[in-house]
Amino acid sequence: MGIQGLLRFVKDATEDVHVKEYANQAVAIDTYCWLHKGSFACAEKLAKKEKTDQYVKYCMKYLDMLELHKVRPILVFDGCNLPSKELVEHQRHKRRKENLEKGKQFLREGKLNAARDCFTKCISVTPAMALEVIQAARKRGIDCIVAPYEADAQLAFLSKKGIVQAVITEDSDLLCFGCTTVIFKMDMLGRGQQVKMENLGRVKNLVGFTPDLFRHMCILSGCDYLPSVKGVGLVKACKALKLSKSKDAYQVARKLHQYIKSIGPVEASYGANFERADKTFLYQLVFDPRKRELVPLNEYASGVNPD
DNA sequence: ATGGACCGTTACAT
DNA sequence: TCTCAACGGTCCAT
Ligand SMILES: [Mn+2]
Repeated sequence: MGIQGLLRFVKDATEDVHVKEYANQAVAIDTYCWLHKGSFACAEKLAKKEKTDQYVKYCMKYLDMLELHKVRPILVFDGCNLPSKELVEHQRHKRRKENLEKGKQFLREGKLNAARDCFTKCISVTPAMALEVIQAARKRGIDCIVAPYEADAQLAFLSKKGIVQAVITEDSDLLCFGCTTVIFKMDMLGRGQQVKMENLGRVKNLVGFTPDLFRHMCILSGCDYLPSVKGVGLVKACKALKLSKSKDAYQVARKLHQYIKSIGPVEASYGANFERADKTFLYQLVFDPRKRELVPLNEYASGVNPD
């Protein structure tokens, strides 16, 4: 789900970019985005479980383009899923299953277009598909990293440590994770839209916001790890934090109604859940390719128990 | 008028 | 065995 409306919210900090600006530098790829887009080209074959390498070719086309511009990519993949979005996952699983059955029925009735329409709605990218892309990429000498958990955190680690100069994705969460530079909507020609953390102040409402404050705003507005309090989105979350003036964010969350007129007192568990969500953004485990070991995305603050 | 919730559509590429 | 998220529209509450 990402952060609802975040890209629109940071529009004034967004600029057109061409990936050739990263010539002779490294960028990290949220490869799932390519895999997912590439899967539409062969949705029918995937639904029928026919063998196809069209999604691999689609990813290779992107790699060709980056190579042409002398950009060095590091492909990042998801590992284990965090058990935090079960409800949404269940709904998606159901939707895919229904569309697969409907598609097969249309096929039996000879309604080819209707069938194809259903098949595009039951696309599921499997670890096996990711593995094929990994093997094809490694064959051409391109580095791949399978994150221990979410690719998001892994991409942010590479960005924050300066191992890459930009992250290429479609997911606004990457800003919340603290990436220094993110490129969204990059097409096959290498054109995309760039958001730099250091430019967030170009958004009127975000003048003076630190990455920590920005992350807290995102969490209050609703994120994958914690739904928002009913009636609270980015704008109200932003105003609340401005009003609270650098007070401890965890206390602000617990007493959110003091900062947002239109809501009542939050549920008793909200404060602790906010804290847990924040720590998931801060301390999720990632792979450090230099030390070759698992480390938290950020070093634990002194005196903080990350549980 | 504004912000937020919710819904359906888009993607690929012939 | 089984990973999406952004966008644009409408409707509703404030
Ligand atoms: Mn995400």
